[in-house]
Amino acid sequence: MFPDETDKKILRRLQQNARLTIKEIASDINLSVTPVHERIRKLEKEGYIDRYVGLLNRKILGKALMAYCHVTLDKQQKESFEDFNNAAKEMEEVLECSMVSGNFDYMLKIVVQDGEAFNQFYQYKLSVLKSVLHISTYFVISEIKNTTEISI
Amino acid sequence: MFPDETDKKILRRLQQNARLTIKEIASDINLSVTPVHERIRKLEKEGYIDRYVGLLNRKILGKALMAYCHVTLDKQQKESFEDFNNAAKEMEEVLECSMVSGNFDYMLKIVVQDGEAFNQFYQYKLSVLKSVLHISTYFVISEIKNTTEISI
DNA sequence: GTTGAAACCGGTTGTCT
DNA sequence: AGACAACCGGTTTCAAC
Repeated sequence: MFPDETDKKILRRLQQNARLTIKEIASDINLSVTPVHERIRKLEKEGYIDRYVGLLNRKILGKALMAYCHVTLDKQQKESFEDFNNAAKEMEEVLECSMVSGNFDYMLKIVVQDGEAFNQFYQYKLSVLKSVLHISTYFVISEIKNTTEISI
Repeated sequence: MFPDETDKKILRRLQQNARLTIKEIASDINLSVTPVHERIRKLEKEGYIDRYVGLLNRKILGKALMAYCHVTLDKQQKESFEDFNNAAKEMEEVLECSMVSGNFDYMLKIVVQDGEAFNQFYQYKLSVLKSVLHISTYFVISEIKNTTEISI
């Protein structure tokens, strides 16, 4: 089966730290560089590794406010969904947008500079979308955990 | 001011793709490798770049179910918060955990294999925490957008 | 901030087991 | 599939401008 346990060990390390050298990973898992190199290439090619990114410190870069928004659309129809999906993808303030089950339609994660910036986003970008009926906002007071690591 | 516009250009590229070579970034922004190298070192040292990670494709790795949970604690006291924070940090299923303002206390993002795995997590790990009074769950039906890029 | 050079090291490939 | 060795290219540091 692919990926096997060795592949998983490699994936676990790369999702913690994308700057590990093949050498380091190889010695970690008691292999030489060649098979580790081949496995990583294959894992990338097959799409197990999506991409490598740098994670920035949003707070010292002046993006101190994070919030979650629940969005309800005016009607549950294909056109409304498509409109909203396209709009969400385009908005730089929206880091995550998911359609969810329950008593509202979308869960959004928003990152902006401060309350004033949120207000601008809310009033002039989000609430003006014609497919949007209702929005509830939950401001993040304290970020306890934020990881991209999935357990494999 | 630090970071200046050149630093920001570098940060924008690195948060899109951590595997860009210094050469590529340098030619992108019309600089030679030396200053770009120095700037990246400084940005890392000063904490503007938190870390570099590989992002995995959770779906083909068998982690198909994502959900958001609203958690309300039994009482808004320091001890309950600390208990819950520590527990959340330890749970591999919890990718994000934030204390929020509003009519519940925490917003959690959960990633697991499937409904059965969620049930196990919910029944035996989350709901059993003694500080937890109430949980509402919203299953992700469709992931429209999920990025780690902040706009700078 | 630029250029150029040099040392070093990791990535990459081919060959052998 | 993994080990070994050789080559290539990027990183890192330095000097001089």
